[in-house]
Formats: sequence, structure tokens, C-alpha cells
Amino acid sequence: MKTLTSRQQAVLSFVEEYFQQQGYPPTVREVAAHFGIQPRAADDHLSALKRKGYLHREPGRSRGLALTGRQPELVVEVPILGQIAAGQPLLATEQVEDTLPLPRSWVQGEEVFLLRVTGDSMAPLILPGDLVMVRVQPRVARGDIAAVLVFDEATIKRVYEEAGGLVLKGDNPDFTPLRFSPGEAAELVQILGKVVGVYRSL
Amino acid sequence: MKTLTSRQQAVLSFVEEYFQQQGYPPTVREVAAHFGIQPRAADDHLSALKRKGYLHREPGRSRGLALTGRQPELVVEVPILGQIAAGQPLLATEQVEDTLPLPRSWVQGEEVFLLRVTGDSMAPLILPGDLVMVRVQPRVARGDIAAVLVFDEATIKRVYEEAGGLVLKGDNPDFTPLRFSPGEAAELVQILGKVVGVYRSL
DNA sequence: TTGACAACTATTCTTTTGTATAGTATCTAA
DNA sequence: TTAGATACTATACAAAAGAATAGTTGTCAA
Repeated sequence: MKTLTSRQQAVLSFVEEYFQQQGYPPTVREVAAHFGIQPRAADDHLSALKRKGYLHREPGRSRGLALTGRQPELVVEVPILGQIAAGQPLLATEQVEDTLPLPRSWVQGEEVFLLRVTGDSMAPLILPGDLVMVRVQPRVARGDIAAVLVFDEATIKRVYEEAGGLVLKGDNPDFTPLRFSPGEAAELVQILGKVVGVYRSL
Repeated sequence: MKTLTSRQQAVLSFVEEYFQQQGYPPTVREVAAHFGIQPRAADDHLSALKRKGYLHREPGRSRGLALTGRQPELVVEVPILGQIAAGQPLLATEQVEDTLPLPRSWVQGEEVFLLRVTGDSMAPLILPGDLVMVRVQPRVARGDIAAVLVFDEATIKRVYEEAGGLVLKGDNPDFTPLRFSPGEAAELVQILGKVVGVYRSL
């Protein structure tokens, strides 16, 4: 198999991801739109990928590209984590309480889990009993809501990483922000991932 | 899961086989050609299959059909309604903008739909951009949050039915409650159903 | 016996989509 | 240094495809 340029690799990845999410391949124009280029340029990339054997194209057919041995899923089984223990790998089977089938379009990214909210420190945006979807990532943007492991306990807070240390703040003013020096933070605090969705049953 | 007619079963089998062989789903016209029928007839079959939850269709896209993840008992296709018009039957196909596969455990009751929230009258519990799940029912308990059709426009409000009339109140104090005399209410207000879930993407 | 559903025909309209022509600019290996 | 690959722009066209309008026929249950 011939090697791909980084651009071609990116196009292939996009096609694979699109396929996983939608259940069918993208059009040439959708590839073009995703990369902000003209259809012709996208066509060039897809031709190159076909020439190098990475995908199959059926001339003249809409979405006529196929990746060998792909099984698309419309629904993804997302694990609900019970108690989260520090140290352990996050998605270890002992921690998975249940799984829920969610539409692929709601699941952004690779590693994702659900967490049942207990406290109301993030009220009114996130309430006790809510289910939050967390995309696993080791760092988040300033002010993002994240699932954070503090002293062996998982909580949902806004994260502010600063030179002076780390601050975990709830939206609810009744809760005092937690402040950590850089040293403490490294030892006691672990960002599990960014909260990307909230699901509430009324 | 609803049962299929033998013809619908045959169409579903063809879609599955085609998908397995080609790596992408068939077009409506290809289904039609395979059975020797008109595109419109094939479209009818595919619509029926979508309605019964056996596959997902993306309106307007070529080959925009995807097979549901083969555990249909766990997943229910919930319609997302666009503009809701008074008089029309609620789940009329013209009003259905799309459908989303949701876990059965989240879907309470038979007739359920999703609505995209536009105003912030129910802030902070429900925010613009949220998706709310509505269980269709003609009346709700006092103080329940409901999807209500007022003057041909669908809104989310708390409903207070009293001897003196009907009051629709938003949680957001910036919004003045709407009051209707019993006569006005009967004429202008229609309760679509109770809001049983809120889904928010962050 | 009415009405909903299923299963179609025939035709048409409008988008979507693949692909083409005709270029430019950059880089790289012979 | 020069041919070939890469990575694009801009425009255009014809075919493919979704979806709609407007029906017909048959079945089956209330």
C-alpha cells in the first residue's frame, strides 16, 4: 500500500469518520466543504486515494465510495460510569454501570462516557439527576465545564487553569471555588474530560 | 417494534444486502429498479420502514438511508417536529423534520416527539437550542411544563388551569404570564403534551 | 361502508452530485 | 532543469437522485 500525504490522510480520516457517523459515505462536495476547498480539489484527493488503493470509487454514482469492511452504526453504546476511581483506567469494565444506545450524531469524538450528576454545584445549567456526556480529554479550554476527579471523587465543575494554579468553580454561587496550587493540582486533580451534553428527565 | 409486511421485509432485505455488497446504501431509484416498480412506490416502502423504526433516512440526501443498529427494541425513532400548525394532526408527515434514534428507556409513552427550543422564557431550566421531548397528552397537571400551541405558535410554558381560566407562565421572570379566560383558552390554546425531557449540547 | 393502510403508476420539478475544462503555484526526484 | 505529482481556484454542465402531485386498486378491520 502506497504512503499517503498528510492531506490525503486527513481526507481519508474524514471519509471514515463521516461514514461511521452517518452510515453512508460523503459526497465529493461534502468533502470539499469540510476542508473549505473546491469540489475539484476534493475530487483530486479522492482520486489519489483510489489510485493508492485506500478506497473504492464507483464512477458516476452519488456517494459511490466504499471503504472495505466497514460496518456503520447509527447508534452507539455509550457507557454510564458509576463510581470513578483514580488510577484505574477510565472505561474499565468494573466502572461501567450500564450502557445506553445514543444517536451517533450526539456522540462527538472517540472516547465518551455518561455520568449521573449528584450535587447541584453547577445549577442551574446542570442539576442533580441529570446525565452528562463527557468526551475524554486530558485538558479543557479555560472556563469549560469538565468532569474532574478530585480526591478520588468525580465532580462536574468549570475549570480555570492559571499560572497561579487550578481553580474549580461551580455555577452555583452557594459553592466556594476550589483552588489548587500547581503542585497540589498535579497530585490531587485529574481532568477526565469535557462535558459536551446534558440530558434531563422531567 | 411494529411488524413488517412481506413486501416491506423484502425491501429491507434488499437494502441490507445491497449495503453489504456495495459498502453504501442504494438510492430510491435502485430499490425501485430491483423490484420493477416506480420510484414513488419504493419511496413509500422506505418511508414505511423508517416509520416503523427499521432504518433511518436523511431527507434530501442521495443514498441517505442508514440501517438501524439491529437491536431495535432498545432504540426508538423519535420524530423532531419543525413548525407546528394548529388543526393539523400533530405527527403529520409534513411537520416531521427528522427523526432521532433514542434509547427506549428515555421514551415514556406511545406518542412522543422532540421540539427544538427557540425562546428563553423557560430559562434557566430550558434554554434556546435545547431539544425537549414531549409526551403527547391533551391535559397536564397544574404547574407542569408543557408544549402549548398558542395562536398557531408552539411554545414551552408552565400550565396552570384554574376556574378563572388558563395561565401560561415561563420560569424566566422577564416574561409576563399569559392569561386566558376559559372561552379564550378553548379557542386559542391547545396543549400538545407534557415536556418529559431536555437534551442540551454544550 | 367508510376509512385507513398498503402497494402501486405516471409524470414532473428541483437539487444534488460527479465530473469536466482550464488554469495557477509549489515541491520533489531524476 | 524539467517532468510529474500535489494541492488547489473558478466555472460549468449533464446526469443522478430525492421528492412531490395526482391519482388507482385492493385489503381488512371498526
